[in-house]
Amino acid sequence: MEKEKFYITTPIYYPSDKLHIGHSYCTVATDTMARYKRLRGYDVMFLTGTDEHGQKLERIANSQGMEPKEYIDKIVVGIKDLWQTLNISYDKFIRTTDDYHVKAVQKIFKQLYNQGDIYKSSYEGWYCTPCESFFTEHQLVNGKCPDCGRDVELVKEESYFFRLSKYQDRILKYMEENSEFLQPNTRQNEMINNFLKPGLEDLAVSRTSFKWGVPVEFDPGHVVYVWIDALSNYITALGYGSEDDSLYQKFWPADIHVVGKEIVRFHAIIWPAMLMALNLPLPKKIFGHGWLVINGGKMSKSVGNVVDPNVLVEKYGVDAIRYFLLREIAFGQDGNFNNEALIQRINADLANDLGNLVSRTVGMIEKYFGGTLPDVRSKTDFDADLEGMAVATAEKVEAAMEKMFFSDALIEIWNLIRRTNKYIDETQPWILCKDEDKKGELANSLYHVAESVRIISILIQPFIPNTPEKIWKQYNMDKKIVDWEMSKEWGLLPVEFKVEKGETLFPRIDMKKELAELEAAIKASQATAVANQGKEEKKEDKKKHEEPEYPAEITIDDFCKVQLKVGEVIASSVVEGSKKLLRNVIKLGEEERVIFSGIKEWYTPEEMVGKRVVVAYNLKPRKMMGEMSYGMILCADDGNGNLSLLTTESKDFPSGSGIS
RNA sequence: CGCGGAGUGGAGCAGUCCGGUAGCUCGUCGGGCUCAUAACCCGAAGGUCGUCAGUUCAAAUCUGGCCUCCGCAACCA
Repeated sequence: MEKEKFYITTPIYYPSDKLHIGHSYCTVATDTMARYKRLRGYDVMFLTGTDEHGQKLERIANSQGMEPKEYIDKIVVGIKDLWQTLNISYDKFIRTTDDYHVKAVQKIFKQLYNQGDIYKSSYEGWYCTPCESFFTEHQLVNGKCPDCGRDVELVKEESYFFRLSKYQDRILKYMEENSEFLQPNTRQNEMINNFLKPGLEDLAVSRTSFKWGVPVEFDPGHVVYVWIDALSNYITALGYGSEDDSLYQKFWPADIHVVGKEIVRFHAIIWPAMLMALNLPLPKKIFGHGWLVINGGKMSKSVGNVVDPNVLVEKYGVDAIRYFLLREIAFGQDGNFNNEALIQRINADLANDLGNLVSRTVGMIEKYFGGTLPDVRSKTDFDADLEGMAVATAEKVEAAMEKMFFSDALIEIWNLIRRTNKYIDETQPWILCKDEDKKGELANSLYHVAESVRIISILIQPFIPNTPEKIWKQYNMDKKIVDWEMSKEWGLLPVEFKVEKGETLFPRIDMKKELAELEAAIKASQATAVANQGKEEKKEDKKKHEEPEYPAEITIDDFCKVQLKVGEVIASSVVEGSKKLLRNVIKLGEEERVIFSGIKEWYTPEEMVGKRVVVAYNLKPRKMMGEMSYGMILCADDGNGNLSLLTTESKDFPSGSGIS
């Protein structure tokens, strides 16, 4: 019997810069689905790639004195490396600069033109000459260029237009009749209410203002603008419009396009319209996922909170990162990304629950039976419950996966993991082992745990693909008993099997230590971001390979170069004309110094007096508000600009005391 | 009234479509256990489900008003 096919895609990413954790999130989720479907026996095609045209790339490359392709090639190498690091099992990687894609796009464009779905016209827009960019009235900020703030002028640009309006009724009807087409459902309402019902405008699909794109064959001044170029990747990657379109015949229509919520509109409206015009079937489902937000705010380069997945993987391992992304955030909604939650998940779920379960089980089998269970078994009262739950988990996982609820799927698996830990407590092997008559129960208990671990190891494969292998190795499990379907059957582990202690699956992480390191790293990258603002682009590429994310480690000697002392505030006053500063007189032993500090917002001068604060003693004096400041008062900084003084707890320590 | 998302025990979330005992993880407190990665297991405390009104025998869930927070220029999934 021929295998059923499954075609799933990520968006093609824009390689203007390194990809961050948000792209990784989307791709990991898609990968998990692809892996899951493969395990379920589907013939899977998993496509990802890069969208490599457009003015922006042209400009970035030029600013670095490179040809666009030359610049992009380097970025793409980094992207492919990242996918390898994250264990992304894509079957095909399309670049819109690939030959076959360019040809197919030209063909599509021409066909649409010939049949009248594309026509030539012109549009008016506001043009910013220095930026060489068009903006709509709406995009302008106070009537000025949103990029540079300069004046703009009204100009006409010749362009080809796609008759999007022609298809709006059909799309609307399609969406209303196929409530599963766009997920989650709220997005569907958004599309209908915001775009389809008010009416669609025809879409400009070519540009004359830049050259870096697919040329319109029959009109040399024009290049194909993003829509037709980028969206059609989903079919050109399969060979649509080429001599060999067998993959297209086999895999189209796509089963799922996974996209970010910001590009849902393109995929749910423009793409279907294009397909309708080409008389091709529509994708079965579009899933618009949410964003990763950092501590409640958007990830942003200027804030310096862009999270680099490479750093995280290096620190904690791929599976830990994959697990966190899939478990912590309900797919489809925005979710919070922060270091504390990440470490929390790693420790609680991976190290304590799963890792420890695997290791304690192996440990006991080795300790009590030298690594192999004897062929004597007697049942316990707790067996049936565990067995029942274990073989029922796969179905629950399957139900969640059908809805792309990765988080729910993992919850189900972890319920089984916890149940298994509980079973150990219930059967108490460490007591059974003391009684020779209970050997049968003991062996039975450990077999149950191991068998449950086998089932767990099968179910976690799509999510954290490296870990199952490690478990199988420790339990010497044959590949023949770890098929997906085998997770629904109890007792497949051979009566006598051998275990061998292996590496610790997920080492526990020291939260405090780790957070401190990460904070430091973030600070460093913020500093870099600020320092580089304006002219950072050139350096970016070199830096990538030098891993500048963490400050160099320092020795204790380096640390001692900073002399810290306890100082007592003996006087404090506001500084005329300054928003932030307080002028403090600090007593440091025999010495008194004037030190300015930007804490007016949080402390009054009255509050300051009498406090014993931490002073950076040997800091180079600096002029502030017309007077020299000799040192710095240390404060805690929550990252949102709030400050809190560091003070000594004990009043017995005299001012001038050293700090180490 | 630009668009959209969110407001549920200390934290993060689920539940809201299809009204009917408010659930999970972490944290806290108490207990158990000792095979294990200071782990695991059990128990407890803690919530007027943003707010006001309405529908209903019954509302976190449905309807309407209001309040607060977050996204919607650049990086950008």
